[in-house]
Amino acid sequence: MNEEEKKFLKRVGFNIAKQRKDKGFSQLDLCSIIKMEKSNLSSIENGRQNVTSLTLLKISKAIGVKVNLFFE
Amino acid sequence: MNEEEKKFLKRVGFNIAKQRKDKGFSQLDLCSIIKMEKSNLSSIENGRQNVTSLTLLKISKAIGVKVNLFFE
DNA sequence: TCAAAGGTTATGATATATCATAACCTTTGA
DNA sequence: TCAAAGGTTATGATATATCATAACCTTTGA
Repeated sequence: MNEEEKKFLKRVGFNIAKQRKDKGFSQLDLCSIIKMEKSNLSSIENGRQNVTSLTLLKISKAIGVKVNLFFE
Repeated sequence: MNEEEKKFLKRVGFNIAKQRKDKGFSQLDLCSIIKMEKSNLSSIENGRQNVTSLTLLKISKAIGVKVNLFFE
């Protein structure tokens, strides 16, 4: 994974965390709604993991934002 | 995978194919640029595969569009 | 027409996302 | 302060994205 890709995943993770907090959800809240491991969500929000489309869909539905916002 | 998720992947795949064609790339062109198997790209464009963020980044860079467009 | 380019489907291998669990660190509110 | 809530990191298991290859189907332009 090159630097640009690392940056990209960090940005996506940051955006997910921002939207989640703005909507008033803790990681634990969100994980229990979408049945995801909290270790996993942490990795995604910190840009350590290459999150898949379906996981983005689940998160976006749970917190009520468009998937688009994760790629701003 | 539920129906909504299937629909979502089909939409993402359709959008990728549309942007690719609009920009004048064949599947083979795009695959050779990003070093992806054509079987793979076909699966993604047909919504049979849960494409990852990094693959979306690679595609978007190669054809010169924003990742956002794949989630419209 | 039909050959070439483009795309699909199948199969087995490999890499990695996610699960499951646990220990630990950090933040926050009383 | 400090206990509880929230978040991070590590490890091994499982599911699946992607690779590699091949055969085949579809579209298109001469």
